[in-house]
Amino acid sequence: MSIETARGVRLPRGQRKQQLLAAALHVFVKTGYHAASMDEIAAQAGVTKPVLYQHFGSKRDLYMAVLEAGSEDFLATIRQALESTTNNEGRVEATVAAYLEFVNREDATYRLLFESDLVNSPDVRNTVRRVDDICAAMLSQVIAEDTGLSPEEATLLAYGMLGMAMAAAKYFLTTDDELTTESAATLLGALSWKGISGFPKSHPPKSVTSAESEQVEN
Amino acid sequence: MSIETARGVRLPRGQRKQQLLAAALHVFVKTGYHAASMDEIAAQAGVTKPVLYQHFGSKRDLYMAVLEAGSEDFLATIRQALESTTNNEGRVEATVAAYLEFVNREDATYRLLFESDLVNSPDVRNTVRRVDDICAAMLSQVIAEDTGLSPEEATLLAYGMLGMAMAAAKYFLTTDDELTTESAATLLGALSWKGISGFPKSHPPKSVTSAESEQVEN
DNA sequence: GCGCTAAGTTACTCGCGGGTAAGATAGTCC
DNA sequence: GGACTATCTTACCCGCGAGTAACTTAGCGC
Repeated sequence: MSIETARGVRLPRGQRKQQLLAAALHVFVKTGYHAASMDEIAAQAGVTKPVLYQHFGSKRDLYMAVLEAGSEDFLATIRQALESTTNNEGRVEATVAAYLEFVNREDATYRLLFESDLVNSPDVRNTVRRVDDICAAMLSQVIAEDTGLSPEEATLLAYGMLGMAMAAAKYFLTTDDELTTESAATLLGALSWKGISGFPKSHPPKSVTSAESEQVEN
Repeated sequence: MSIETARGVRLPRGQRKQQLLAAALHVFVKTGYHAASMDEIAAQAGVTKPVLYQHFGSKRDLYMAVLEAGSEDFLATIRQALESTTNNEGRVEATVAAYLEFVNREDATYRLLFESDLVNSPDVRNTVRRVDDICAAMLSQVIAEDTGLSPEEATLLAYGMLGMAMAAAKYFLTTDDELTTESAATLLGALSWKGISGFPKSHPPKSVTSAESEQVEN
């Protein structure tokens, strides 16, 4: 979806709406909800403010629409990861990789879910919470299978693991050491699966770094 | 620090400042930065707006002061956890427990660090980031010791683990199943240390839970 | 008690930005 | 090519809340 149209070009309703959503995503992600103005979003789409109001009732409505779309996007990514294999260890690693990938996406949609500055709105909280709940439910299934823990316990661990993936992904984004995405995913997958004690304390300080292709374990 | 003084009572400068900080913390935590008004904060302290401006140059300054104080608070909690033992496995569990404790605190200061709606301000980002960095640096030390991983790798895992602790703590706060704080900390500590595969798949659905024995599912 | 200063109040200004009324024009159908 | 409608623009309103100027009073020193 292109984000700007040449000034003066008219679009059919449905198409314009999609484009406005894209423009809104761009601006909300860049500035956050509060710093973003409706004028700016409209301008980003090459259009003026009232057009926005012909498609969305209010700034909040617009934000919610963008957020909702982002949520579906994200859920699809995670679902895909979990379904990518029937091996539970593989599922865990794939989920971690999915977070890294999602957070790395050009459009930075992740900011809506993980860094929204509208967390205090019940609507937003609920939506984000719902996404978390769905992911946690899927993952806790996997965990329960492998650990034999009770549902409550498995759920807690699931939330924890998702938080781990998110935090690591965000960190990974802001840093620029020589770790590749793949090795990071492998590493975090291993942490989840085998824990800290699962890493053999054997290498010299500079160990498995990814500059050249080496495998992470042993 | 009491949050409100009887109307009409005058306080010496330093004392008033501390009280204003407490009032601001209360309001910012309750509503977030944007929804909070200077009037409301002043009222919370039993005082009027200009008084606020005699102590803090702007709303942002006030917020930063509150955030800074919260950061120190949090760092102290984590430091204490890491110093509570010389055993690395114990350190990890203590850190997790510290998160749970901090997030459970009555004053909800954690919201400033983990749910700020001012993340888009560079000042705030830097402060929060700095806190994360310090924690991660401390923890990565522990991890590197035990795993022999490179500093970069250990740091990534440290961020991941802190994210895990944070997410789990937040989840724990919003849910009300019969898991106790202690068992949650143990569980998450075990996850970190031994990973998912470290849990013996042996119990019936109801395993380590701490409350009295009742059947959870029909 | 007198007056000086620090502490606090009342009562404003003012810009920003969400939201809207009313008018303009592109495109289409006949 | 005339008229009808959906699309888009110009030009406004108006409330909210950050920030401030000017005034008041408590309380201490003497």
